[in-house]
Amino acid sequence: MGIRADYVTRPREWIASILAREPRFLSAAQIHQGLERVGARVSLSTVYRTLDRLQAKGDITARPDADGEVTYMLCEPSRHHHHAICRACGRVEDVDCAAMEQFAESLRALNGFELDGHAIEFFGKCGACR
Amino acid sequence: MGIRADYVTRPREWIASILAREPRFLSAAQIHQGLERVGARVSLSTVYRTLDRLQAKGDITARPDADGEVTYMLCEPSRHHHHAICRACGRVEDVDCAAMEQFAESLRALNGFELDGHAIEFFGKCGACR
DNA sequence: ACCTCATTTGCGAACTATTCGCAAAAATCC
DNA sequence: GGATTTTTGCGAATAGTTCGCAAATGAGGT
Repeated sequence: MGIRADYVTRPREWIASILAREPRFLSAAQIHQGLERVGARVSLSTVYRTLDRLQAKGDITARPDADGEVTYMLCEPSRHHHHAICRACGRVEDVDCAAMEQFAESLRALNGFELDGHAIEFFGKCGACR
Repeated sequence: MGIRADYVTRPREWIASILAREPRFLSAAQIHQGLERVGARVSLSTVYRTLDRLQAKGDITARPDADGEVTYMLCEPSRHHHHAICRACGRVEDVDCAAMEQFAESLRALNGFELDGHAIEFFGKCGACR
């Protein structure tokens, strides 16, 4: 049955390079615009399909923004960490904080709640934007 | 100019009662279905408008779910707290943890990052679902 | 380089969630 | 109850995302 190959194509390389070049959560539309700006014409459908694929592979993290529009960013899922997001420029900095992990662990017994995951996001202004 | 009154109407009461009865994040569509199930016929438009209004008043919290669909829950914004969300039933329990606040505060100097807010969500199984 | 075949792409249509405009209905106040 | 303002319902419009299918492209063998 379905032998599933994994072709290397221009659109996929282009999309990956857009994602690789900025530490920000980008919407499909923003990525599409970024591609146009570089002269790479790729359909929006392909952008969406490629993002789905990258997410399935675990190469990117998806996150609906405040308005519900889904945004994506390159992000190693293996190393567990959290994000600090600049309210001004959107730059995302990784926060790899052992103490925080430890703290989250200590909440397992919380309210009879069997904790199996958590998400933490910090907001503020990054060094450059202050 | 626009004297802005604030009428008390059936639809608004019904919608509020739907929200009041369950400690879960509900989408506009789910609220609309809940209304139908109770025999209250209210248009989806009104559900959206009422939710916008409640959010503006600060009575409810909005949160896009994993798929980007926006969900709403009654939630006092005054008392700062976080949420523990059951993966099985969606029940939300408030986590009012002073120690966590304190911890978040201690991160203000993080990476030259001027911290002005944060969001924390815990996931797991609530007591009833275990 | 060429052929074959599976995979991927682009396009436009379809879908879903949400918003908007406007006339009819309901709430408030006197 | 009547006048006035707000709210509602409806259907159309919009925005983000998904889907179907024919044409284009990548991979591998010759």
